[in-house]
Amino acid sequence: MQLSRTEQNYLKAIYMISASSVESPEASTNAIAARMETRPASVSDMLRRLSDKGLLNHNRYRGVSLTDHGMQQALVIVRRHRLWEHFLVHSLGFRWDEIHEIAEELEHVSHPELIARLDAFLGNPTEDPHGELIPGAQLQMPYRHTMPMNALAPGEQARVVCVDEGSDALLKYLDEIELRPGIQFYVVSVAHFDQSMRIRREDGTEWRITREVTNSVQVEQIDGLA
Amino acid sequence: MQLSRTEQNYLKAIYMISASSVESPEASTNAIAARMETRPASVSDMLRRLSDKGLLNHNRYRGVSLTDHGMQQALVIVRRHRLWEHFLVHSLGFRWDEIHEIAEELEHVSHPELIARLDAFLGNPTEDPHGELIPGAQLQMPYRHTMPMNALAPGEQARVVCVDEGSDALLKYLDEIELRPGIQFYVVSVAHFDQSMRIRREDGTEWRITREVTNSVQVEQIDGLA
DNA sequence: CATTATTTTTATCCCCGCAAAAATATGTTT
DNA sequence: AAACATATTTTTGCGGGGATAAAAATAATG
Repeated sequence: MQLSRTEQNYLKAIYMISASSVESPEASTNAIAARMETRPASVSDMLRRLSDKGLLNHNRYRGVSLTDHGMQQALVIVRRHRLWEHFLVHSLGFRWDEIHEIAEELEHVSHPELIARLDAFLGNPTEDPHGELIPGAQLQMPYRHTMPMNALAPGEQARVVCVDEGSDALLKYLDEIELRPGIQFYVVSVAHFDQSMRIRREDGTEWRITREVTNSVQVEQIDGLA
Repeated sequence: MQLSRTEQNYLKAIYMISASSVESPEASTNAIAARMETRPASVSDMLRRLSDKGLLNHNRYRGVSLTDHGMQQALVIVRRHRLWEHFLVHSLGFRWDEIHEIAEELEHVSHPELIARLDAFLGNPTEDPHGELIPGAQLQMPYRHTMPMNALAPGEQARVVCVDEGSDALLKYLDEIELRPGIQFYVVSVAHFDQSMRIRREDGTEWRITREVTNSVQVEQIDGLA
């Protein structure tokens, strides 16, 4: 069964919402509408259709979650999106804040052999330019333990794992302050009044990071020391 | 004014039909319907809309031709299509008979910077894998004098310029007999009853080519000699 | 002029979007 | 617990894009 472009977009949005909240895999109509910049009425209608197709579990008035089949479909799209993002940055030289919109188009080009060859051409990458995992050819998605940067306490050390690709402006800023996946840092202090965070990096530079930024960066804590 | 995917497909089909017949740039409703595998009723409806948008000159019951604006739009799509075909063959290693359908999807991804960078990444190619010219960034399309292979007479020499990408099976066959752009040959004879052509190549090999094939290959004559 | 081929119109359908209204869930107050 | 207020979701009705078959209109041809 071939999915329309719009249906694919819905599945991806639902996947993203489910993946971003650890506790519950349920996505609400309003959350989907907000992410897709459409009206809840349209969402509600589409949820019914996707349920009828066996892609969603739908608790009326509660929310939806992906069925196994829906999850497979969503991961196919995520895989394509992230492979193309890798291509755009590493082959074509785009900055990571320029690629989201383009990849949103490319991800809908559906030819298994194309994606297989693109994957090989890129050297079978495991992460996209934002540090997000790229599902493998069998759509396997390894678990990775991360926490939002804003959950760190003073004195703790951490490494940036991935950053939210939602806002191009934020990505541009992160690039400027060189807060990229792999960067390690030490939390000097956290301001009480606005939760802004002062961090020190290995090269000794210090930055003050606002809450808006720490909300959008996922890190893994480094138990060890320097 | 942003064109829908379907509108883009119509413009490209009309461009292709116009470009393939030297004498008249008019495309008929039936010809468009046949090429796009849709019904004449749908075509007729769309022709009216594209005319309203100033992309076509429409002589009711006679046919359509592209306006300057329509031609620009069509060339943008052709440029994208052929650049992607180049990428699929030279970067991803596809055979030339596998790429048409994929490029039909990729051609609709519309981001000027993407195409500019892809063009540079590929080394600003001037021809696609079938030998067709790729319109430049300013959509310039140089004139090239070619003739169908079936117009050659015995004793004449010619070079293959480009081949019709319409049939994947034909392309596969052309690849097997190594009748690719750039190949030079000599016409040994032409059979009266079916116009099949016997050719000899520089390496001495001889082949009998059916009319169906010579119809789909464009050549340039070599006045000179061997 | 009559026949045939082609094109256009008309009516209808599906996909997917929206606003407005109805239905349901949630939270607060008594 | 019952009643109310608020937030969320769903239903309903509708509109645009694009496809179709059937019918009507027009062009081409003998």
